Amino acid sequence: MNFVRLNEILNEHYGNLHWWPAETPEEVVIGAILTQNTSWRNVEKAIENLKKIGIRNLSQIVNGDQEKIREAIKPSGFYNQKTARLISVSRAIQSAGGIDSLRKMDDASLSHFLSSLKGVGKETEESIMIYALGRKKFVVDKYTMRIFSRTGIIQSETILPTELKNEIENRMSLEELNNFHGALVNLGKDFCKTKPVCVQCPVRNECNYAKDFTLP
DNA sequence: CTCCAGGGGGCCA
DNA sequence: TGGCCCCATGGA
Repeated sequence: MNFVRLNEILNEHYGNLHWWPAETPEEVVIGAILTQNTSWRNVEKAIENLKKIGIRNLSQIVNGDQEKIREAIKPSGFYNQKTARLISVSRAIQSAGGIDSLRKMDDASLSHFLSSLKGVGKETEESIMIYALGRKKFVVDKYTMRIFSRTGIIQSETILPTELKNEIENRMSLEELNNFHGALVNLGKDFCKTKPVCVQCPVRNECNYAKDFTLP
């Protein structure tokens, strides 16, 4: 199994996803922070609550009432940390000239800027880069590592070789990268859970783990 | 009741 | 660097 074949199977099963459910690039930034180790269902509630108090972009977070924000995002969990992260990240982006200024940065500068922010780790950074700013990035999350490891694309569930990540980003178009990550998340939610549901998984016939799992 | 979710930071060896 | 703990709500 390799990533090209996995992508083919996912495309057949899920089609084109037009991924990251957000209305605006700034909402992607907000969602990327809120979804840290949190189910998207709970993030949706938090975003809805924010909208109810009139907050749907970064300047509204910077100028908003901190206590109201804290209450609004409670459903997404870790709300004390996330309130602080939302505000400091939003403030930093505004100080840098807003999201339109980020758009003008080259990939290296943008990556350097984002990764310097507290509360923005590798996955959050990459999510913002591709889904808010259209950069060719392969977002690596827990599902990616689990699926790559179980299918046999990588050996260790904690190490994704830099060479492989570069190859994926070089070989796939922006649209393909966008869709690939979305499909991986969906596969992770639907089948490749902590407790996997291999019997109906679209990858089962070519997955090392499913073979082991279903053998008598 | 237990387990887990589209992580990240701090700390320590 | 790599492992461990903490953060917290809500669904299965």
